[in-house]
Amino acid sequence: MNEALFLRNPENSELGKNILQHSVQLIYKAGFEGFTFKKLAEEIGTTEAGIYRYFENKHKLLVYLTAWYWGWFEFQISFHTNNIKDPIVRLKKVIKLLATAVEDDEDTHYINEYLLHQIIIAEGSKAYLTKQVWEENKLQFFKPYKDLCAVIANIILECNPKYKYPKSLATTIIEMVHFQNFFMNNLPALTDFGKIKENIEIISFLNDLVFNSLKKI
Amino acid sequence: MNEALFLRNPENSELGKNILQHSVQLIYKAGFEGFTFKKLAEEIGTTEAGIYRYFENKHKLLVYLTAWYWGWFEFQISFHTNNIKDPIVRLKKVIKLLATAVEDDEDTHYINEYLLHQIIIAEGSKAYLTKQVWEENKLQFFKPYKDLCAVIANIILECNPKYKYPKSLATTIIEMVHFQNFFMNNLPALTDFGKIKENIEIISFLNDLVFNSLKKI
DNA sequence: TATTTATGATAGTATTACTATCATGTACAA
DNA sequence: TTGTACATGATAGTAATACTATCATAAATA
Repeated sequence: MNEALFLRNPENSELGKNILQHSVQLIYKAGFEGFTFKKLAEEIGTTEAGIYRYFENKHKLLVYLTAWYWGWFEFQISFHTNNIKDPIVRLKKVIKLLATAVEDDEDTHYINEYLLHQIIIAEGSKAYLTKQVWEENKLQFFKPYKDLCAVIANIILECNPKYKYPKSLATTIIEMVHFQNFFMNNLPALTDFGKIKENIEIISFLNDLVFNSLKKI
Repeated sequence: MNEALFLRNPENSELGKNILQHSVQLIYKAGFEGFTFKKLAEEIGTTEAGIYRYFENKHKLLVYLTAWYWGWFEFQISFHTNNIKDPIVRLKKVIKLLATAVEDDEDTHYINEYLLHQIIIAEGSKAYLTKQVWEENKLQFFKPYKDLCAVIANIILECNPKYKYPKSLATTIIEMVHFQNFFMNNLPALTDFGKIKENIEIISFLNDLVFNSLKKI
C-alpha cells in the first residue's frame, strides 16, 4: 500500500483497523458527502484527533479504500483465472467478477468487501475526479487501478493482438459495469435492465459490447 | 427548466445570470469541491445571502448546470443532425459532438458552453452519484439527461432495430466520451491516447466500439 | 527501569453552510 | 403621483465541518 496515502498505517493497529472497518460502513450508509471524521470517531468510540493521526482528510481515506479494493480485486482475478487458458473465457470471468456482488472475505475481518464494492460503485470515481488528480497521480495514488487496467488490457490483447484500444476498453469495462449497476438501481430509465434489475443483464450487455469489438474479421 | 432546482429563476434577472456565468467560471477554476457560495459572491460583488436566494445549495446549482447543459446539447443534436437521413451518420455525428470541445455560444452570453462542457466532463457525474439520487430523480432533476439518452437510444435502434441494449449503449457512449477525455488529459496510462491527446482518437475508439456492436450479422 | 509511542481527553481556530433581519432602491399598479 | 411589492445589499449570527495543538496516561520496547 502506498505510504503517501496515510500518516500512520491503519493495518498495523486495532484503532487503524477500526477506522477502516467503520469508515466502510459509514460511507456506505451516509454517502461520501455525508461522511465526516467526527461521525466516524463517534461510531468507533474515539476522537476526531484520533482519526487525523491516521488519515490527513477524508479524501485520502477514500483514495486509500479504492486502492485497497483494486489491489484486492486484482488478487481475486489472478486467483479465479490462473488456471484458465482461453483468454476469452478469462475476460468473461473478469467481467463477471467485476459485476457480481462479492461476498465478505473472512481473511480480512476489518474490511467488508461487499460494502466496499458498493462504495466503489457509487463513490469510486470521486477519488480521481478532482483538481489534484495530476499531483496525486504523480504520487502513485491510483497505481492499483492502473495496474488492474493493464492486466485487463493484456487479456484483451491476448483475445485479439491487433485490437487498437486495449486500455480504453479495459477502463470502459470497469467503469461501465459500475455505472450500469448504479443506473439500474438508481436511475433505471438510463438502462435496459430497469425492470429485471439483475447483474446477469449487465454482464450480457458488456460481453456483447466487448466481444463484438474483439472479434477478428 | 425544472423549477424545483432553484428558488428564484436565475435566467430572469441580471444577478441570476451573473450567478450562472461566474459559477461556471469558478467551478471550472476551483473544482466543485473547492467551489463555495462565499467565493462566488465575492467574484460577483454580491453577498452569500444573495446567492442563497437563487439556489438552496451548491449541489442544486450543479444539478441545474448539468440540466442546462444536456438541454442545450439535445438542441445541438437536433440542429446538427436534422437533415441527416442515415442513422449511422447521425450516430457518428452525435459521438463527434459529444467529444468535441464546443465553442462558446454567443446566443447565451451568460453561459460559456466551452467551460460548461469541461465541467460536465470532470464534475457531471457528481450530480447523480449521491445518496439522494432516488428522491431527486422522482423530482425529475435528471430529465434532460434521460431525454438525451432516449434520443440517442432511438438513433441506435434505427441503426439496428434488433439491438438489445440501446439505452445502456447510449449512456455508455455519453459517459465514456467524457471519461476517456478526462483520463487522456489526467490519467493517461488508463487510455490508448495518452501520447497523442486528441479527441479524434476518442471518437475513433467509440465509433469502433459502437458500430461493431450494431453491425447486423 | 527508562523511554518511546499510541491513544484519549480537551480545547481551540478557520471555514463552510447556511438563516434572519433590516434598509434601500426600483418597478409597476392604483 | 403615490403606494406597495419586491429584489438586492448589508450585516449579523449559528451550527457544523475540517482541521491543529497540548497534555496526561497507559502500553510496548529497549
